[in-house]
Amino acid sequence: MDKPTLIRSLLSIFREYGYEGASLSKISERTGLGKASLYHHFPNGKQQMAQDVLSYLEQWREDHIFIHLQSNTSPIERLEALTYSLKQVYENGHVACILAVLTLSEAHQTFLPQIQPVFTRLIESISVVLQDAGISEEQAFERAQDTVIRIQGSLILSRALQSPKPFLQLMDKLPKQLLS
Amino acid sequence: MDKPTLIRSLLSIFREYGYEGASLSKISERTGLGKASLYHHFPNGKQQMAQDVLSYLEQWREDHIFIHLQSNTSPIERLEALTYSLKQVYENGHVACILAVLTLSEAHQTFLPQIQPVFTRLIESISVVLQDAGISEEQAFERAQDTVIRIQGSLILSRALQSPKPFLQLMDKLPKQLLS
DNA sequence: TTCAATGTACCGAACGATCGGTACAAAATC
DNA sequence: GATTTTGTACCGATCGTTCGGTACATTGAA
Repeated sequence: MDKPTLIRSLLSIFREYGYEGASLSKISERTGLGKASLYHHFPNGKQQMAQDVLSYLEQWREDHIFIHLQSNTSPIERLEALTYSLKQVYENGHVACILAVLTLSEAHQTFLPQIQPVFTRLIESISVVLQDAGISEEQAFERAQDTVIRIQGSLILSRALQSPKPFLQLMDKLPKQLLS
Repeated sequence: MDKPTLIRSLLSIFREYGYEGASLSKISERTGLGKASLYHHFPNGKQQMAQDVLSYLEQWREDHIFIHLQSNTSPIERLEALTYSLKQVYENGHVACILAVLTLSEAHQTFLPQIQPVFTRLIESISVVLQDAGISEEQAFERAQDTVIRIQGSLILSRALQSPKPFLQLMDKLPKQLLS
């Protein structure tokens, strides 16, 4: 199994079971790799698995989110590209966000240095798009932060209600609502 | 230690460490009760501890949230009572929401029957307030759901950024924004 | 062209520690 | 004296981790 595939498996497992809930036995079972093999790929164990997942997603966002948010297209197009990509990562609202999962885990202090910049950068990047659309800096920041908040919240609610609707409805209305 | 105090301790522990992360040793240490004592109070173990915490909060919401949401005061007063109580439970944004914690835990299926109605009832109850303020049923439901989403999301963000600001800012602007 | 040397991927078995949970008698409370 | 509450000692199971080692493909020297 190649590394990206392995890491995507880990991502899926952590999202489903949480960090503490994802035992090495379960990871071994789900990936098809023995525990010892897992330690070959991740010498620092479970913690490194989660960190490598975060690093992988960092690159993914670069290629699928920020590249569109910072493109030369119109603000509405950039925001629609954002919601399109978000629907992709979060599998139309059927899976949890690994950032939220790790943030609420026992070991969250370990991961905050990697998680914190994700949120601040995303907020900043959305804020720029909104300012490009003529919205004041103050207003733009507030709406951008609110957007990140609503993405996270809708995923929680979708998971709790066992329905992707809250997330999907948000994705649908977000672009237009942000520019109004 | 009386039951309510004990349960509030458990609430605090689960919020801080997550469900899987809150080991019995840690619970024993933090509550000052031995394992035998814990099993005396909660014969079904850890699962019952979480469920009893949820039940306790059910009553708490009845006394501190729904009683105000369903009062005879003006819509704005009812919404401000809501944000006041939310700031209280979530300690001004410094703690996580146990509902989110359990929803993202490995054992979430166990708790969904208790968690699901919390969200639906809260949405429904806020929706009624908004309708009382002259907002259409459709609009009211959407805004009420959005409110629950934003509460959850702001708590995640506050935890990730290690700052209560996102939550507190939301609480401040929520009542007026909902009625505009 | 051979063949030893190296590197990569993987595995079964076991490690000490901790997990959630229990039995039971002492102690505290009523 | 009866009952609730607790401390001590313990259980089997599982935790994350490590050990010793195999299979195999790549490389480098003879």
